[in-house]
Amino acid sequence: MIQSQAFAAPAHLALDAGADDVMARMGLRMTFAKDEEIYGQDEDADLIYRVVSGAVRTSRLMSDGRRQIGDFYYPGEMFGLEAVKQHRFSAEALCDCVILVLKASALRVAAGETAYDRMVQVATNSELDRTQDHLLLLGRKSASERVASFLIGLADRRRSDAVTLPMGRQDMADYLGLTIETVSRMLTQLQAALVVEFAGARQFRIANRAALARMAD
Amino acid sequence: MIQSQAFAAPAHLALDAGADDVMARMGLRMTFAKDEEIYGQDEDADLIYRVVSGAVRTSRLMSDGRRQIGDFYYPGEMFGLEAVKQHRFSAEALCDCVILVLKASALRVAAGETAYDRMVQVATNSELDRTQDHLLLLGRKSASERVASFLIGLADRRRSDAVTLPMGRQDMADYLGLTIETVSRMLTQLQAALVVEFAGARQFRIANRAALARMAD
DNA sequence: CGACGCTTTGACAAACTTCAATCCCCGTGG
DNA sequence: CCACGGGGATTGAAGTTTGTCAAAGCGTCG
Repeated sequence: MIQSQAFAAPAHLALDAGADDVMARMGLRMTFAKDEEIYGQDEDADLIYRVVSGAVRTSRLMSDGRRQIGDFYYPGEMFGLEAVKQHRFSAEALCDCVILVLKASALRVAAGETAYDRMVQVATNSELDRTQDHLLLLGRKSASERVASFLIGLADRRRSDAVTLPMGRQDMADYLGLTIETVSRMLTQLQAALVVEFAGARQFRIANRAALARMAD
Repeated sequence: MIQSQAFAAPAHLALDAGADDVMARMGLRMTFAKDEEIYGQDEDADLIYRVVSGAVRTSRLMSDGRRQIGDFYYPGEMFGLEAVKQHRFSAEALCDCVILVLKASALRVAAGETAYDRMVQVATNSELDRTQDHLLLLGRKSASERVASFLIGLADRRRSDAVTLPMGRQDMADYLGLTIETVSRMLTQLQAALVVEFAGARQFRIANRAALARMAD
C-alpha cells in the first residue's frame, strides 16, 4: 500500500519555505518502486532528496547480510543531504514512491549560499539528534521498550494516534536491532495489554498513550 | 592515570589551523577531576571544548539509571559543538584532565563566520558518521564483535597498536551496550586467542591486527 | 478460490545478564 | 621495601531475554 495521505512534515525536517519552493520548482520528480535503491552506500553525495509520497528507509549492510536501518523518511521530509562527500547508508523506497531530486549545487545557487548552509546544518543536526536517540534505544532498551518507543515515535512524527505502517516487520526489526519474531511477540504483548490496537498487520491505533510512553521510558 | 602522551588528533576531529590557534590563544584552560561534569544533559550549548590532556566521555542517562555513552574524546579533539541549542548528552572527565573552553560566539567572531560555519559543519558531520557506525555496532553486532570493534577503533584513533585505556570496564560496557562482565569475558577470550595482549587491565597491544579486524567485521 | 508472502505462534537453543565470590592490581602506610 | 587494604576486574553458576527453526495462520492479489 502506498503511503499517500497528506500531512505537514515535522518542522525539524522540513525545508524552509524558500528552499522548499526552489526544490519544488527545480527538482526532478522521480518515482521508485518498492525496494528500489535511491542511492547506494559509498555512492557520491551531490544530490538532495525530498519525499513527495510514499516512504524511504536508509540502511547499512554488513558483509554477512545483517542490516541496520538508520531511519525512515515520510512525505515532506528531506534526506540524503547530511553526507559530506559520500553516503554511509544506502536509501531505498519502502513502497512505491515519488521523490523530488535536486542537485545540491543547484539548490545552493538558487537558495543562496548562506541559506543553503544553514539549511544543511539544521538538517544534519536533526539527523544527529535522532541518531543519538536511536543509539540509546539500541544500546540500553529492552525489546518491549524498543517497540513501544518505535510506535510512539512514529505516531508523534505523523502527528496522529492512528497510523498505517509503511514498512513490514523485517524493516521494523532491522531498525530496532531485533528479529521479526521478537517484534511480533512484543506487538502481541502490547495488544494484550490494551495499549495499542491493530487492524491487520499494518494499521494501528494507540489506545493508551500514557502507558505506551511509560513503556518506552 | 592521566592520558598525557602527545599525538596528532585525527584530521576529522581537529580544528583547522586558524581556528585551532584562535582557540589556544583565547580559550580558557580548565581542569576537571575524574568523573567531574563538564556540561550537563539539556544544558545550553554556547561553549565549545577541546581536550588538551586526559579524556572525556559523553553520556545520556535513562530515568532508572541505565546509561549510554555516546563517544570518547582524546587530546586534540573537539567536542560539544554539534549541539544546535541544547546538549542531548552530558560530558564528563574520564580522568583528571585539562580542557580548553571557548565561547562559540567568540570563535565565530575571531575565526570569521564562514570559517566557523564550515568548521561546525565538518565537526557535526564527523560526529554523525561516528554515531552511525556506533548504531550498526549496537544494533547488529555480537558482544565479541563489539569489543573487537572497540579495540581496533581505539587503536586506529590513537594511531598505535599499543594503547592505554583511559576508561574502566563500566565505561566500555556503557559504550558497547553490554555489562562489565560480558566485556571482561570477551577480553579474556581475545587474549586466549592471542589476538590482543594485556598488561594489567588498562594497557593493551594488538598482537594480530588482521584477526582482530576480521572479528570486528 | 487458491496460492504466495508476510506475520504469528510455539518449542527449543544460544547469547547475554545477574548475582556472588574471588582475584589482582595499585597505592598506601608501616 | 614489604605488608595490607580496597576498588576494580575476572570468573563461575544460574537465570532471563532474545534468537532460531519450524509450523500454522492470515490476507492480499491474481
